[in-house]
Amino acid sequence: MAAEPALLKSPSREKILDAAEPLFARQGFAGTGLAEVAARVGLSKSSLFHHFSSKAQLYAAVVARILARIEAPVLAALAAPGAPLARLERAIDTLVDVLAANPTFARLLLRSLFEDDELAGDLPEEEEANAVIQRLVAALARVLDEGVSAGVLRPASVPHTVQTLIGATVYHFASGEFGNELLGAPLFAAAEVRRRKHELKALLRHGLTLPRRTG
Amino acid sequence: MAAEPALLKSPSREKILDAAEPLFARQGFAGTGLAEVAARVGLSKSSLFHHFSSKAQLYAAVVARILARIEAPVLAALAAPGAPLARLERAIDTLVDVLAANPTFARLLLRSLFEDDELAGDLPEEEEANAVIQRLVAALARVLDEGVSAGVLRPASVPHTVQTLIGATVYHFASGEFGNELLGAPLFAAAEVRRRKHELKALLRHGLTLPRRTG
DNA sequence: GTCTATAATAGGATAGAC
DNA sequence: GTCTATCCTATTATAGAC
Repeated sequence: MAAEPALLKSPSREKILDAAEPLFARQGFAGTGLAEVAARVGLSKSSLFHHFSSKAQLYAAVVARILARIEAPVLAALAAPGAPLARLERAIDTLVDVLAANPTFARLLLRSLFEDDELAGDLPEEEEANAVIQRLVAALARVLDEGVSAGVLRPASVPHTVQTLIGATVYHFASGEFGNELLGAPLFAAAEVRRRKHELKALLRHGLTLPRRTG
Repeated sequence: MAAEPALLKSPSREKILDAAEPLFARQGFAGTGLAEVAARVGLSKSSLFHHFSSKAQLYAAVVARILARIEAPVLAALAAPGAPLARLERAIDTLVDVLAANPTFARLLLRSLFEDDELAGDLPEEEEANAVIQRLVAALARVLDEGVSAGVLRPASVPHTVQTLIGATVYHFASGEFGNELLGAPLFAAAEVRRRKHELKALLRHGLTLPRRTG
């Protein structure tokens, strides 16, 4: 079912992206030198320019590839049959699974929000990334709206709810050493990932207060 | 009531911090050059080294100053008399107010979580910043624990709840252009700040689902 | 498609005059 | 406490051989 990707792929291109991804995630755009990337791939610095016209384009390609890997499963979870709340919770499970399985993703996504100053914004990879984000937000907003219409969700502000969900998922897995120390266990440990999903869904269902007794 | 600060203050020092803060917030540690900082203060690059022994120390001092400005009001809100939920909500209001009044704060705090790789971690400013964070987290955890003990809060994981609260506040105000476009209004506009507080407290109280009817 | 060599610049940091 | 001048390194990117 996977169609042809919009942006060209080649084996060396992918290897460069693989090498650059963790570096950009840890050190950011400005903090990562192309020499370090080249050394990891086992190429010379100059060879990188044969595959990417600039450092900015390489960075944008890394971000675009991450978003492409997030879009499909999350959109599928949101589009699956079921009640709005169930679809929302499945989408959260899915997103958490993807972020937990790829420790570079959350950090790079969060960084890319901050570092859009340093990028021109007119590269095709950037435009594709923005399109993915728009589709994800739109699909999420649709499910939230549907839940409100169906009378199962509070009429909360959809944009603010989206922000809270991003913070609760992306920020969490991007929080690095701080998060590890806070939890007293690695953020990406299986048990903590399970707990994150559980806590997040419980918060969405019940809030932080104890359920009111009906009797 | 304000005691002597632990780290020396001088007029020029503060001016340099004022100039560096928005630059580090927008462009990060690696992305900000000392020449740019110096130009903003109206000093030469070399003069900066008379006040800070390195770029890393300047950065750490900026972060430490921000945390010092957050600690007092938030701790006061958490320590004020009242029920745990009320104190928690007042602390959230206070934190949101501080972040909203200082647009550089959220971004720099989030960045500082990512960029602790680039910092040695042994500067006095870094240790002071870590101590502030520890005190804030501990005070927040105490209120949450108290609420659970009193039977008014669900027995949710305290560390995960702390993470969610940070994401919902700090990430939100750090989200920049993405957040602006999502909300359809500036993140820092008074109306959106008010709404953020309201949405966040409603989520904590009720979750995302509609309140169950008691009749 | 990869390499060496090089350009051209900007980076943080130091020395020493005033 | 601020300056000019300088050092050394790293940076992105290009030119051109193979």
